[in-house]
Amino acid sequence: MESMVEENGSAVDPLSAGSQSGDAAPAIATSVQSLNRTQQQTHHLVASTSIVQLTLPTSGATQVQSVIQPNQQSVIQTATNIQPVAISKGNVILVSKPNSVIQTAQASLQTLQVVETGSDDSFSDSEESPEQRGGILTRRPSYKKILNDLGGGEITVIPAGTIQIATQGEGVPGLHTLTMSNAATAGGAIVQYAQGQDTQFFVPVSDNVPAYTGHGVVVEDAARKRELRLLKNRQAARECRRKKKEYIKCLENRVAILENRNQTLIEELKSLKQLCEPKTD
DNA sequence: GGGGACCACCGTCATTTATT
DNA sequence: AATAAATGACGGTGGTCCCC
Repeated sequence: MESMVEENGSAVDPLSAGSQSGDAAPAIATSVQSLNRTQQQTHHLVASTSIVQLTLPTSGATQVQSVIQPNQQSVIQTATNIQPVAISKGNVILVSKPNSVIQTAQASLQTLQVVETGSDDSFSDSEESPEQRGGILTRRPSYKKILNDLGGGEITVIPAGTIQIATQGEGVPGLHTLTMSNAATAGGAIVQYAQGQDTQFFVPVSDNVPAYTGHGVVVEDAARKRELRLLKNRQAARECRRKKKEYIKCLENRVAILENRNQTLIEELKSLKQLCEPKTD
């Protein structure tokens, strides 16, 4: 089981999501590598990122705690950093992770409440079995939709020519800082982005400012539009990959928790069987 | 050191989905 | 319906590891 939650692990998905076309497309919870390489479709794998409430079996509290031990990084880690996790006696998990697919409405703070019940409705979320969907294969909702469903998917659009500075206090992990310079850059501005690897990118001028240069205006305009489209798509692809990786980690996390819970139940069943066995001596 | 296998990441295109 | 955004698919590149 540990291999399942290892960073970049190549665990087989026990959730066994079906593929859309019925061919040999692998399930989604394989490694990111296989995600990049295979023809897999994530259709029909309805997002389960609405896990904001973890329900533990009564006897499994200590076991499940082990699932979120800091040394099992991938269980609680995201693509960018290890999330600080505080577990109090009151079974509240606080996860600081901005821009998270599994983020809640409270900006950068996730609160996962662990409720001790014996219910088998644990981890109930938007995921339905194919039977529940009447066997109809549906495309998995977009990550944006997942975010919106969680109430944390607010996307800020910065109008052209303005600079937005986000201040959330000093030292807030994951705080994004944008610095824009318009000076002497033909047709656009350089934007510095303070988080992640892509620290700098080029932003062309707005579309409603035509690049009149005399000859070939139409051609240039078309080329410029194409450049803008490519730029936007490049950034969208980056963001999409980031979200996807986070989504995969979320699923892996869920698998780990379910595996652990399964083990707990097995142990519990064993002990109950022993209790029920007639004594032989 | 050279070469192959594997992995991670990227950019682009095509298509799907969401928004206006 | 038109447009924008999101995402799957594909091919390319660079890094690392291992074998010869």
